[in-house]
Amino acid sequence: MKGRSDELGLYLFVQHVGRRLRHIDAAYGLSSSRVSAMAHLAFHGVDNVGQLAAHEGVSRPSMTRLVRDMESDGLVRRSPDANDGRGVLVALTKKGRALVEKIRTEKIALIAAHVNTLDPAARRALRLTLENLHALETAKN
Amino acid sequence: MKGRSDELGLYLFVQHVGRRLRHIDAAYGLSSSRVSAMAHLAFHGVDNVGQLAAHEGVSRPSMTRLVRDMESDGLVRRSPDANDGRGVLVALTKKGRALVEKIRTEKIALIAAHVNTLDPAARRALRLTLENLHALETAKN
DNA sequence: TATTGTTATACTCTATAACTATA
DNA sequence: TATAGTTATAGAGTATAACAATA
Repeated sequence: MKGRSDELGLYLFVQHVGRRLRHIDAAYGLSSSRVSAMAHLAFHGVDNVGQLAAHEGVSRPSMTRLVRDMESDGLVRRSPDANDGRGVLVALTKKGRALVEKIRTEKIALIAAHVNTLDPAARRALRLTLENLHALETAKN
Repeated sequence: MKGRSDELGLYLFVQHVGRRLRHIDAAYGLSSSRVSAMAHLAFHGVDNVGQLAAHEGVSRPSMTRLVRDMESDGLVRRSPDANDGRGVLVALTKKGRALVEKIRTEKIALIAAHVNTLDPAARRALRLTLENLHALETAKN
């Protein structure tokens, strides 16, 4: 490998795996936006429309519509915010939570199919790499 | 770290970095579809509309339109296929190639910003990991 | 007939601007 | 006034169906 190959290899790997992960969203008939918003709710719990929009990097009107459509499909529930009469709180329904967890499980299984075929030395190397990358991420944010 | 943490860590890393790479496409005012199609042309050279559509996972009419719009913006060039009167060959223009290479460079720089802060042991581990993952990919396809 | 590319049309996701209700 | 959410409207990207030209 030449000098810049670490970055190039990681770039190609992220591109390739990222594409396959998005195919899983599509296979469940869900847009990436829906899956992303639902994953956010699964991790952070209840959130209001504006904050959801900010976290997901879309406009508030777009999130209003996304939430409305997901509510129609029984994936999330809207409720008034007791602390702010203007606010609307969004939470996953049981159905929504089950779906997002199923998709996440499938994505992790896809990655596990890669990882599990690595030999022990490579797995140790991967663990060390991820610990370092994770440390960098958390230090930065 | 617990038993399944390797896969989970890799999943979260791919999600996070993938999102940041897509932000770079957006910063250049290009859709992911355009960047992906242009990257394909940069790597594989000239290709016809149908094969481009197949490789990018979109319908042929969608690729017809994508190519037409990119041609309007001077990013690609359409030309008749001498070997098949029905075919249309698509190639990057000089402008298109420069742009796709600039974006790729910026993406790799983003990843390099991570990799370059790893200590030597972690970099060796990353290199080993990527070599193994790459070997798995090429063996599979 | 089968295939390549295109046109016609419609649906989804997104955005900006204008509006309503509450702080 | 400022903010949270919505509605109105428009643009980009995608798909399927129907069509033209060539194999």
